[in-house]
Amino acid sequence: MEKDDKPISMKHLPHKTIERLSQYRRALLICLDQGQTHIYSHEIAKIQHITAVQVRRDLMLIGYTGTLRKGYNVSELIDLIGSIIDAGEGIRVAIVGMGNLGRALINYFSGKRSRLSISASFDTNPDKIGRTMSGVPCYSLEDMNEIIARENIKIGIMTVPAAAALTVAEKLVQAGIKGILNYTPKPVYVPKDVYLEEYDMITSLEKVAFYVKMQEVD
Amino acid sequence: MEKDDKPISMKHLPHKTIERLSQYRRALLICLDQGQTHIYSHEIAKIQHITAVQVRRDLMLIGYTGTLRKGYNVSELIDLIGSIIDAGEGIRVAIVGMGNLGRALINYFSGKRSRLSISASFDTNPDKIGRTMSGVPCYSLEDMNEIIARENIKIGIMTVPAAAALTVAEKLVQAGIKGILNYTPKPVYVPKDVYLEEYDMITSLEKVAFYVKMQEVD
DNA sequence: CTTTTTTTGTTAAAAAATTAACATTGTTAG
DNA sequence: CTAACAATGTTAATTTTTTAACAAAAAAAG
Repeated sequence: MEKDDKPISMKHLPHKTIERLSQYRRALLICLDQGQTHIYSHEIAKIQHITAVQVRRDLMLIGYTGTLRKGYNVSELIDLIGSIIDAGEGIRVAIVGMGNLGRALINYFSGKRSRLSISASFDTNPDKIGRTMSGVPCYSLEDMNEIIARENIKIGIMTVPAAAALTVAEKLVQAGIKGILNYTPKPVYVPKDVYLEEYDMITSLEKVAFYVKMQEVD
Repeated sequence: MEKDDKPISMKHLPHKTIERLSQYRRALLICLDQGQTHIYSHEIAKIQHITAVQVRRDLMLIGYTGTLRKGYNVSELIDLIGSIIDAGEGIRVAIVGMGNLGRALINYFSGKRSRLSISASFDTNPDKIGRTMSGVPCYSLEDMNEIIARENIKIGIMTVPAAAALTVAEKLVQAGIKGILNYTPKPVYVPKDVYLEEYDMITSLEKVAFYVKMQEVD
């Protein structure tokens, strides 16, 4: 009758696999748009600059099984990945800091079909408060507790100046946020029931610079 | 006489160590500004959300040795990290795509003392070409080859729309760039003598969402 | 002066992530 | 019909990364 989809324990999926699943899905959505119905592991691999084995292994972990010699069914796989990494009714996100980076993120997301919706933004600049950017309303930091509760927002993206990082993180936690993505160059502290991800653009650039230098002295 | 600094083989430093060194330095620079002369491994660790052992191990790998019970000399360590991850006379960087993200990056960097300098930006929008943003001149994509050669630019940061990613990457490679940092959600291809680093904000956000969801079903 | 504490530096163990090896099986070619 | 091929799925090995364990030594306490 129904396919016996063995109950995958999402809890034990490697962190790196989670990241890749998100990326696979993005690539697959493009394929789907182009009318491609099936895809081979080595095709996915090439797009992501990884090996085909790794793709197959990741898919094995989520219990997806393709058809021999035809590859994976694009739309099925998209759905399965969604069932794993998406939350049931979607998750609402807020951006704190409507500077260039904040606006860049909103534009990135607007128009993307996704279970993640950016429902609010916050800033201290009175010129921005009360206005709407790409459909996202901007509120005062003062109103954070209220808005986050009202809109049932679970994740906060921090794109404020480094100097404000610590206090903003604290406010987000206080407001009841469950995950923070910190784009500030300043590491912040959160209680351990809040998931924290930090990304620092300068580090990435310095890393590229290092390997460029290495290549030269080779 | 001179300290016998054993020749560290930078080539074999773990990738993750390189990233952390960059972050240590940033934290250390702040300490230095605040007049702090020494720092313990566990202090660095706390800032970076890692363990003290890992800090000590990283420093061991670069051959730095602190003073027992006093910790590490902040400015010495900053210099040593610099001697490892910085290139001698600095490296010049270009940003392609002067949208919100491109401007965010320029602002991030302007005013930072660093051996990395953003020397040029490129865009297709005629309103932006010929102007200067935070001291960085904006050129037409057409002039890329010429400018990159003239300014001796080695690294390109891609902040263009996804649709332009592939062609921009190709142009950068053609122009002789040695490293690319791709902020586009679209993976690109480069020859293997060009170092490529890709970062995708949507993936990061989806990852946070996943772990937030997991925490709830716990 | 001796003991305890605290911190570094390093080796060893464990854990996480990637890659290799290979069995399996439709599909195609002869 | 049979052999060769090309793809998946999975176990095993390898590599990378993190963490633990502990010796050594300066400083502080008694």
